[in-house]
Amino acid sequence: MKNKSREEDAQDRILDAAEILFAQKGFAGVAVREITSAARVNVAAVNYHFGSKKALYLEVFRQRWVARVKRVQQFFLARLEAAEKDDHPEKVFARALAEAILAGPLKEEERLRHAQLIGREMIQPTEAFALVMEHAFKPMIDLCVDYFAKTRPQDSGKLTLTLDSFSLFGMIIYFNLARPVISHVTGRAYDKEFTEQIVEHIATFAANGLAGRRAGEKT
Amino acid sequence: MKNKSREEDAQDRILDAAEILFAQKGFAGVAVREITSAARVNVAAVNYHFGSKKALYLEVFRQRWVARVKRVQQFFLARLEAAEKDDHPEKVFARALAEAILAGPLKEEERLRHAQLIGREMIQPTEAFALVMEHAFKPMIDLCVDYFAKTRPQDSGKLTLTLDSFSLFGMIIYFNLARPVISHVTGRAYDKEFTEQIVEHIATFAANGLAGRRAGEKT
DNA sequence: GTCTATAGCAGGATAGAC
DNA sequence: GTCTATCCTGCTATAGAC
Repeated sequence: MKNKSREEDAQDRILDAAEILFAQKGFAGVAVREITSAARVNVAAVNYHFGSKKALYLEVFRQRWVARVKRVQQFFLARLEAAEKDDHPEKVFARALAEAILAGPLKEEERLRHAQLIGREMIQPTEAFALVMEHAFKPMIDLCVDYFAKTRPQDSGKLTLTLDSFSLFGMIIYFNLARPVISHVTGRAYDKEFTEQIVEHIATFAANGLAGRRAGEKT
Repeated sequence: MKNKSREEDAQDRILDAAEILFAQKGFAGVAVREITSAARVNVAAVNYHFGSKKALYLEVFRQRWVARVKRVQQFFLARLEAAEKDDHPEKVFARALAEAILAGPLKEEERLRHAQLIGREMIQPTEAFALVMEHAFKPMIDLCVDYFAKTRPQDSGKLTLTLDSFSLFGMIIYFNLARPVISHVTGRAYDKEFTEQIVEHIATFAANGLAGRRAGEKT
């Protein structure tokens, strides 16, 4: 058992170091030697445990990224359950989602790494993109579409519901990813207070944006 | 004059090739040899004309990216002038901005490169980020804030106006950058028809989202 | 100004000792 | 399983011929 557990430790340390470095610098910007020295393992360890640098990159998504996005989704569902009483249902939904992503269960550095990794895949999809689509984007968009379909008196059409969902996600992801821009312009750091203001802002904006659909506008 | 113009041609070809490759693969993912062979110049030409690979990257932003974003901004302003009559002013504004960015003066590949370059800088800011802030983001956000301030009956507070502006930008930039995700989920390519639907969707969603502010909600 | 040739170093991957 | 030593290919940058 000692050998086994030591092996897992080494693998875990490599995955941790790799995730941080890939997020910060991108796949091409990181040397295997950087990863192994940050993980305090030998240069050969990456190839021994994972086969290649590329396979390690995919493993980061499989073993780290997907696990994390599931924690965020569970946080979101719990918030949705807990809150669904008085407010407009679409506002509750938007607030829960914004809160889960911007102020949810992830630690600050975790959130940053998570966003950077997925941002890179959005700009330049690799094999990891399919993983992310399947386990993160697609189920969340489906859930969002189903929810909005139920909150509306009349039928809206699948495309409208999907575009509505993307509008909400787009706002949230942008506020998460464009932190340097937003901090620079507003002069405010993403501390607890500012994050709460942003969450509430998104909830209100999205609720009104979505409510417009119910008034019967097309597209 | 012959020497001079041949030199400029070489520099232009290098800048063109560099922009395409940096956009596709990122700074670290591109070799100078790739750029020089795509530009049909000698390997030494990059260092001769620009000093270093890094300096070439910055020059791509200075000479190509900034020029392009100014074309987009002018297109936007022209649309805003031309349309400002009957509709709600905030809807006109949102539609003009979405149209300029998603369906504006840029050719399709240009738009993609433009978005990829800036996306990379958002995730991992380099020295080019300051350039982009100064010449693109900051002036557009300021313009947006000033416009919204004028369209509202009561004062809204600078922070609210800024967050409103970012919400609109966030939606548009997300719809521009997340094309792979959106195409995958909707099953639709970004052709003319779909792009027009998205523009109209953003205009409606944002107009309603912004209108909510005028009803007097805080944050 | 343009090119070839090469310096000088860093990259990923692997063979083989332990 | 782990490590060292090393292969070989790639890189950026530059010196020097033309």
